[in-house]
Amino acid sequence: MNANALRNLYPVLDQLPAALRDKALRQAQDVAAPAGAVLFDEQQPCQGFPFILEGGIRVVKPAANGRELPLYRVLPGESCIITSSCLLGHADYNARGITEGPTTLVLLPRDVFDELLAQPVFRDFVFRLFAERMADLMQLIEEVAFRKLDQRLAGLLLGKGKVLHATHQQLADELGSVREMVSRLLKSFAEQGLVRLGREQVEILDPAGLRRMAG
Amino acid sequence: MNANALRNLYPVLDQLPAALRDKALRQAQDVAAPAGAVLFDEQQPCQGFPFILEGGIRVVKPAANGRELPLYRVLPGESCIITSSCLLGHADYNARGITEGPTTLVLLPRDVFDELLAQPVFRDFVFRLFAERMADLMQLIEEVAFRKLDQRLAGLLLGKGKVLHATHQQLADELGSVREMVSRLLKSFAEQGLVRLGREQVEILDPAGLRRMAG
DNA sequence: CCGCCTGTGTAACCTTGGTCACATACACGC
DNA sequence: GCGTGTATGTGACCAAGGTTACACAGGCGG
Repeated sequence: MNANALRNLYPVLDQLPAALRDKALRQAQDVAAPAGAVLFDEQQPCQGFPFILEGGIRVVKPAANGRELPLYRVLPGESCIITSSCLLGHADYNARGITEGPTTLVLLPRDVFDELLAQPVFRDFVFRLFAERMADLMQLIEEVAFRKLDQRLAGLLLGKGKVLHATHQQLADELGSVREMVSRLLKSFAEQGLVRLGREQVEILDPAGLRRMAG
Repeated sequence: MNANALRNLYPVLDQLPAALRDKALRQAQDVAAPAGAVLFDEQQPCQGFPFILEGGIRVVKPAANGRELPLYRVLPGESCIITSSCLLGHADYNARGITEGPTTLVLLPRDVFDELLAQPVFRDFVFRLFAERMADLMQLIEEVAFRKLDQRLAGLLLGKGKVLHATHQQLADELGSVREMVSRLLKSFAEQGLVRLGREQVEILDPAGLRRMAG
């Protein structure tokens, strides 16, 4: 059942010594959560390492005023850098993790995670994803610190296909901004001929122009 | 000479198998740089893993307009998370590293670094510091995304002793802001009785008040 | 004493982005 | 067709912070 899906999504598990892998899977815990569930939050201790089977986790940094800045997403087959960091450093979470749809995952307790880390192949798996996410975070820092909203929005629109189905509110959430700003900017994009707007839809007319605007 | 200082600052080296450690040290490269030297920069490939002996590295994210946002510092005995990340992920640098004073370091080539990583004790050393820095970066994201400048300045002034010797320009650089803003805010702090100002000097009068302002 | 450099004070102005308060507009069930 | 909710358009206003352009003060070498 789950074990097959798990090993398909995380082939690294098959490269572990069978005894160790089986032990780990025996101690792991199946978790199912509906959309929008808060899996972890700031100041909480870290329970274990998640292998995502279905759905995904949106990791955000909550602001005092209730807004949230998206940090990254964890999809099936990936790993959560903040969880890794907390497990490695024995520290509490410093962000919030929310399921993005009905989500199932296998939670590896921390001591088993530590044990698996002794295996070079598992270590490499964790670190590779760690390094990738780190690059994402650097990118994010650059964005929030230096980029203007129009540049960030242009970047967001790119690389999602020619037509994009989302409400302005959803786009604003991705940027940690508000609906009105996105509406305004999209309108100006449309006036520049970069996009064509429709209800819950943005059609990319001039990818090159958007890329130029994104900088 | 260097070897002794190195092993004092990085006791983890003494916990490695002697043969491996000696091999690593043989292949490592001594580097001395004056203050303000750019040790690495965005888009550059990562040469190796630095052990800092003296001085330090200020790691910053450069903006298009020439300003720089400080990410963190690397002092003797510590490690550079971005370098680790780049080495682990075989990616290029995405930040800039600048010496903060006359700096000497020992640079471990990447293949030797990979080899050392196989040792649990070295791995733990890297990861522990990795996790710490990660928390710093999360803190930084929170600051630049959500905190107002007065809160950030108040936070910066705290925990540096009762009197602080720095120019407004230096404080502004720490915040990734500009001198005028710092002057303005410090003036308002002084009017509120939180600090007393002098040339190249800020005296903390009301730490509790500053802490409250920092939020 | 003079000139000069560095650090600081300060006012006017601008851009960005967020807030508020609406007005439409469109879909969908009835 | 008719309400009703959701999505969008829009303008006025505001706060934060950056930019420009100075004035001024103090120290220091000549």
